[in-house]
Amino acid sequence: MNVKPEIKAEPSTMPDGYVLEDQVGHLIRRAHQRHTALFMAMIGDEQITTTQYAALVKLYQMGELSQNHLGRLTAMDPATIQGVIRRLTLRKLISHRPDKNDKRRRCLSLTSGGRDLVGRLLNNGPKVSRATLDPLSPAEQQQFVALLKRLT
Amino acid sequence: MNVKPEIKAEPSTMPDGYVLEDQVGHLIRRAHQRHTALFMAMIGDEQITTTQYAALVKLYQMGELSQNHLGRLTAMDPATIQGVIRRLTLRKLISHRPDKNDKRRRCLSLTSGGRDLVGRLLNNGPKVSRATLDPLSPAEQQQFVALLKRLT
DNA sequence: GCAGCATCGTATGCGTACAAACGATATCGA
DNA sequence: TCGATATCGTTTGTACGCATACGATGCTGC
Repeated sequence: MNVKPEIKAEPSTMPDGYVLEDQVGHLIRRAHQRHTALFMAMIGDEQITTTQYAALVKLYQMGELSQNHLGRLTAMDPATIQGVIRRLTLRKLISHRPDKNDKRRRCLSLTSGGRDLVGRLLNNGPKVSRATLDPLSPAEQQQFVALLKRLT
Repeated sequence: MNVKPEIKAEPSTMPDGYVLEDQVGHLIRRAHQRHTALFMAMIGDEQITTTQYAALVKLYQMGELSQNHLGRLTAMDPATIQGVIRRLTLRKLISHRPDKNDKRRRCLSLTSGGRDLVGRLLNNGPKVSRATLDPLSPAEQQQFVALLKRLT
C-alpha cells in the first residue's frame, strides 16, 4: 500500500516561480482527462466515446450531413471524423449514401439502431456535464462555462 | 472559396434545450485543441509536444525521477509515460540508469542536451499560457484558472 | 470552355491516452 | 520465512488528433 521513498537528486533553479501544475494548458489537459473518465463511466454504453457521441447527437439533431460538415460541427478534422464515422458505421449506427448533386460527398445519417441508441443515451449527457462541474457551486459553474466558451 | 449549401433533412426533436456546443466536456475538448495548437506554434521547438515538455520540465526541476513517478507528477499513466520517455530518449534528451535499491526502477534524468533545450524553451511556457488566456481580462484569467484547478 | 483553385473523402505516420495482461521485483503480514 | 499483495516497467490493442499528401470532383474567372 505504501510507495517507496522517491528518488531525489539535484534540481535546477527555475526562472521565477514557474509551476507546471499552475499552467492553464496542464490544467485543461487534466480537466479533459477527468471529463472523459466521467463520460465513459456515466454515458450508458461501454463502447461510445465522447467524439462518437458528439457525432451521433449532431446527426440526430440535423438528420443528414456530409462527413466533413459533420466534422466541422463537432470540431474534428477530416482525418479524425473519418475514423469516427468508420467505427460507427461498423457498429451499424450510421449509414451513408452518395450525394446526388456532388459525387465527392457521402450523405451520413443515423440508422434506426443509431436513433434508438441516441434516444437512450441523451438523458445521460446532462448528467455527465453536471458531474464534471460538481466541484463548483451553481454560480461558479455558470461563470466557468461562460469563460470557457470565450476560449475557443 | 465558398462552401456549398449543406445537406438538409428531417432532424429529430431533442429533449428540452440540449445543445452540444454548450456542454462543458465539448468546450474543454475544444479549449484543449486550441491550447495544443498555440503550444506547438509558440514553444520554440518543432518536435516537442505538451506532454514531452511537461516531462522535461519536471526532470529539470527535480533532477532525477523514476519513470512512473514522473508519470504521476505529469498526469500520465505508465503506458503513456513509457512512450513519451522512449521518444525523448531516442532524441537523447533523457538518459536512464538502473536504481541501486530497486531493480524494477529506471532512474531518469536530463542529458546536457536536454537541460540546454529546457533552458531555451522555459521562457516560452508562460507565453503559451498567456496566449491561451488572452481572450479573457486579467481578472477573468485568474478566476478561470482558479475554477479550473478545482475541477481536478 | 477551360485552367486554376477549393473542397471532398482517403491514406499514412506520429503522438497522446488508457485498458488489460504480463513478468519481475519489492513489501507486508501472519 | 513465506505467501499474498503491490508496484515497476512493458506490451498489445483501440481510439482520438493532426500534418501531409493524394486522386476525384466542383467551382470561378478569364
